[in-house]
Amino acid sequence: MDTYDLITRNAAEVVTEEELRALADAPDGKRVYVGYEPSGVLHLGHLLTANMLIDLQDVGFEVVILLADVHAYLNDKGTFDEIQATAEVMQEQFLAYGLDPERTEFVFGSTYQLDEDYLLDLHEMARSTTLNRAQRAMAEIQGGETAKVSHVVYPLMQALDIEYLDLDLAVGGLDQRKVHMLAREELPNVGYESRPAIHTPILADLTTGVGKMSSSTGVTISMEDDAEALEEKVNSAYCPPTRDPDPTDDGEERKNPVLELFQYHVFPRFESVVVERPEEYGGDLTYEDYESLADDLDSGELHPADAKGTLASYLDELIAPGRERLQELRD
RNA sequence: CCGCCCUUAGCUCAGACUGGUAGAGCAGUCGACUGUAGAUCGACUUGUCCCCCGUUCAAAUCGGGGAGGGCGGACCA
Repeated sequence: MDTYDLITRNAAEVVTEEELRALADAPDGKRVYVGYEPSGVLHLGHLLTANMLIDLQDVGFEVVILLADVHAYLNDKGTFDEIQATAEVMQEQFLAYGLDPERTEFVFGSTYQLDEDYLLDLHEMARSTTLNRAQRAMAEIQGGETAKVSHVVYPLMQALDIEYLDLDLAVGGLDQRKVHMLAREELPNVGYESRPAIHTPILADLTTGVGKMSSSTGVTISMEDDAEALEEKVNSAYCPPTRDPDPTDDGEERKNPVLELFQYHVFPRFESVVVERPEEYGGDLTYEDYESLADDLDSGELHPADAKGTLASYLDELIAPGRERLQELRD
């Protein structure tokens, strides 16, 4: 697989392809980042972008992880001390998950976001950005909450971070799309260059296949789930024996979340996937890539129940190191 | 600073006028059926009714005070 195909294999969107191809042609030393609001326990959403970072790291990019303590503070996630303590725990989990400790730079936002030059740039950007625009950029992140002034400052800071961290590329979930678009438009207005971005998809809700998997509602798989919890959660997942589930009666689009997890979480991290199956159902199956597994589920060759059991055990293997690290930190 | 509206189950809300200690939808849980889940049946669970004080035999409901949230007014006129 060539560099470009590898780093975009799980992308929902690349902005823009031309700009990213240029980076892919000479990736050594290029800097890419994802910013995360500190969270005590990583969930699959975090790991999805982490997978992309691992790929980028493998092809030569320098990976920067922004532990966005100031952003979390603006988003009312606790006291500054609490947020920073949480950020430390988060960093440990990323390392346990598989990011190279030698080549991953963790940066606390507060180490530069409170500097005078940053703040003056922020204010300059505030002058050139309309309230409407900033609010729309924040809508996905903010959820149903009433907009506060902090909420419109937040995306402006994300835009500036891309400059101040000296990045060549931004990665984020599709929920970050409007923020990145705002950054691309506003950075030039304050004298900086805009950068390309890659967005991961937002995976579907596990139990319904509709909408997005959310940590606030529904079932979320996280770093602290043990094998038993994973089995339970995966087993309760919506999984019709098809790649393209029918829409709901209300016409909402539906995905097969079990397949999504194979595609975005399992295959990127394993060379091959072995489905252990009793002789009665045809014996073991081995897959080298996602497509063949999805085809088999679609054709009926692979039964959803077998797919689920397999998925749970691979997820367990992915999560185990982080889970153990979390446990150590809590002792 | 002034005015109006809102606060009841995890969520969206009804109930308040005409006091009798609470309901619906959705969600959730459990069975049945499927070698998974869903769908479909069948059963079930859920509450400091925002807080305090008062009136009353009795307050989610009436009166007073307070908290949180939302919206509007102000100048131009």
